[in-house]
Amino acid sequence: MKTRVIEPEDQMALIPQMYPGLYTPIAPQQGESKRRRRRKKNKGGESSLSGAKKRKLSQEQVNLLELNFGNEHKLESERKDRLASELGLDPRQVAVWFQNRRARWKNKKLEEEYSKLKSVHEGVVLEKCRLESEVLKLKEQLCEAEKETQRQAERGDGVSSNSPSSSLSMEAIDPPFLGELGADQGYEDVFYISENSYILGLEWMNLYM
DNA sequence: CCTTTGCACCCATTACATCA
DNA sequence: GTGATGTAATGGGTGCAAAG
Repeated sequence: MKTRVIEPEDQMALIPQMYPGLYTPIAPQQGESKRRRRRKKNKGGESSLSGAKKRKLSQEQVNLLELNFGNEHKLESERKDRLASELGLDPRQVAVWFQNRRARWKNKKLEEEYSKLKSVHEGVVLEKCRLESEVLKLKEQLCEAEKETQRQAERGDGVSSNSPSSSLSMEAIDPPFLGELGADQGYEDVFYISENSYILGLEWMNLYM
């Protein structure tokens, strides 16, 4: 019979395949819920595992199983049989232990991934706030600059009042305005948006304002 | 080509043990 | 005694490869 052997380095790459539900959660549809048949209580009855009511594994058994799991999460039948005889367990028990252990491992990974994503998200939200206040500050600076230009034009001190730039408004500002406004804090890279995508960029920002 | 068969696996769930 | 939690075990479903 065949045994599926999966190299350790392939394991992470195979996770979506190994755990399809993890990446494509299947939500049971209303009404057509594929409920599984309930198992009847087996009070002292026969067990499929040789009838013995042997449950908790000893610490020693668990240690060896953990050791093996650490080396390789999958279990080829040869290794399963060897482990089983080493531990004095049914091979089926070893397989079940590995199955449950993989499930626990997967849950742990999910939790880790969740908290990682959560902290990344928190960082992004923080950065968004910072950028928003930066935008406000720059808008105020722009306003002041416009007022100053206006004042100078009214005094008639050499600046042509017909200059297109004198009618500069908040809406019509040239895209790469940050560099012009003394944004020497190094935000240019963060903020630079090409002319073509400028409007889209603003719309995107408005989504979060 | 198919269909069937056997196996390993995942998943959801149950059953039971242990502990606060 | 009891509810919460952890884990061993079960049953159904699926994919895959070999055999018929």
